[in-house]
Amino acid sequence: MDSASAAASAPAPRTDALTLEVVELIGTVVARYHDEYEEAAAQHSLTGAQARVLGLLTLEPMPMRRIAQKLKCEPSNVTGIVDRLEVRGLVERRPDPADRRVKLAAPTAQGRETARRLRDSLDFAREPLAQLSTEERTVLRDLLRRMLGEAG
Amino acid sequence: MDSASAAASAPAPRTDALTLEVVELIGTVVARYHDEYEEAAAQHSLTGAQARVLGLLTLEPMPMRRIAQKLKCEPSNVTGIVDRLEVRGLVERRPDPADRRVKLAAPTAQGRETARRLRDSLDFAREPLAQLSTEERTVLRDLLRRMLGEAG
DNA sequence: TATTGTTATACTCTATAACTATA
DNA sequence: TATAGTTATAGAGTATAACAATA
Repeated sequence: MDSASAAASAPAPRTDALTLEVVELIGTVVARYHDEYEEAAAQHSLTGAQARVLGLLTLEPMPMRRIAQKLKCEPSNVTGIVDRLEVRGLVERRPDPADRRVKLAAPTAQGRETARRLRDSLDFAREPLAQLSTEERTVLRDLLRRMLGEAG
Repeated sequence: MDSASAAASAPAPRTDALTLEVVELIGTVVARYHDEYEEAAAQHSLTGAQARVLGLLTLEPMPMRRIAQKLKCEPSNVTGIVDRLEVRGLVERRPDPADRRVKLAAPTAQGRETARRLRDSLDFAREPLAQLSTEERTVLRDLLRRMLGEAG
């Protein structure tokens, strides 16, 4: 069934009670996850955006432009976020040997340590998931994978 | 086992690969949900916060103070958000007959219509969940319920 | 010419503190 | 006196446009 005929004739999936409830539950998960993330960041005197950039750079140093792509924001915003992380000694800008226009942002030792403690303080993994058995977590993983289309 | 001894001796649940993957998948869901919500809001020239308040008031008119509690922000912020919704004719402030200090924020007819179109443009319910059968959605619902501790 | 990062500007969201009008 | 809402202020994130250095 193509999307046009589905929209025209069939009842949309979102209108059934089961789908609506799942969407609402996902909304609750999203809200809780977001709140916990902001709270964990605040405990280290970081904003959510600063924590996200620091976590990103801990995986791999990258050009300012690429950070903006990851954050889905304009490159001009990244300048300020990295500025504030740099002032606090958590991140540094390095020249890119291959292209002198590019600046590579990389975490300092202190930045990596802060990122590590930040990850540890995210209780989201423990609290709600601890209530599920290994088998149930496997089922949940597979359902989420399929929901997200395997690609992630 | 109390939390102190758990932290000191037992391996934390978050360290196993399965839990980490589920957490990462949830993170992906959260990011996608958030992006879609912001995009849908922007299509109606609303910010995320404005869209959330409008959606909230569509369920039930409420005092400014209560909006702040729902948004988990300071009451002073709500003044500005409702101001901007009111200028655009989407929301209005009404006196509370029972307490003259209170102002009840309520959506206008146009506000309700905008909120309705906003809900319809949220594809999150259709796209990812459409890939799951009714049975699978039921399993997902039950797992999310248990994860969130039944209370929601 | 095109691209990278930055600056300048303006708007929104946010918290804090002080103010007003009610209770 | 306590509470509801507002105002004033300052910091942070955001997009847009214009700029310098480099490709």
